Amino acid sequence: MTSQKKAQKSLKKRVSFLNDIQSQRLAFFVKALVEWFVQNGRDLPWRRTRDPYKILVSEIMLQQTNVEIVVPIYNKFLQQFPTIQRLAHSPLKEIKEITDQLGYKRRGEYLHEIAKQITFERNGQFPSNLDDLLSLKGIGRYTAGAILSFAFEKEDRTAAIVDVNVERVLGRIFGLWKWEKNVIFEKEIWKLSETIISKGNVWFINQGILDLGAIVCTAQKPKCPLCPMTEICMYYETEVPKIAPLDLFFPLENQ
DNA sequence: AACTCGGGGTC
DNA sequence: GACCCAGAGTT
Repeated sequence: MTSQKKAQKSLKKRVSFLNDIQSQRLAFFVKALVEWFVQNGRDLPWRRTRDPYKILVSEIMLQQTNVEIVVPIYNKFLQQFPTIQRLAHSPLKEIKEITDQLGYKRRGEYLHEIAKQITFERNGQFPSNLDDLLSLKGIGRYTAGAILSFAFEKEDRTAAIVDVNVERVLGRIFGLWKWEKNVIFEKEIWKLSETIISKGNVWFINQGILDLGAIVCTAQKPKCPLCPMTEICMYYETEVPKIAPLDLFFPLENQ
């Protein structure tokens, strides 16, 4: 067995052990997160709607793009294309004129294509399950989960999301930050995200993690003194930036 | 698993 | 200049 494989197996074993003993930490996290979000969450335009079309537009635009940059373009876009039918009937050139400003210029085409498919092939019925959403180009696992949890929560279409914020926030707090960013790490973060949303209000939890990652638990110079999670956070406890062996956090099993 | 897409911000 | 950003598609 290669040393890398060995390390991965060891990681997986310890992570499952970690999951077993973290229920209290998890309960605290959910409660503190929602309380923090209600007080400190940003007032963003796409948080004042549950219209799946508008959520779709926001999530496509937000891919790899800063919130502050998206806001004015999102507003302009919806002013010009207020409904998915209007978008479907508009020329691609007009759409790209707005969306190309954000970079990743395929996104205008994706939005147009999705609008046409939903309008003409699905009779205007917006897809509300994971597989149908994933079948649309430009929508991956994160965006599908975001649309479900932000637009269809009332229909009980809950879904986990994992983006770079979720990876960083959950990874740090629950002690998965940071080993190699490998497949197992990704899988464990998805599992954690699934577990967490099962503990409460999905809309608030998912929005809350995104804001905590953007405002407090930032990639560089996290503002730990402002964080509601310090008493359960592995990253804060150790005060070791970024890399620390897991053995520092947890005793091994049966030892 | 690695590569590509991208403009705009921060430090 | 280097790094980062509500990722996804292609090879």
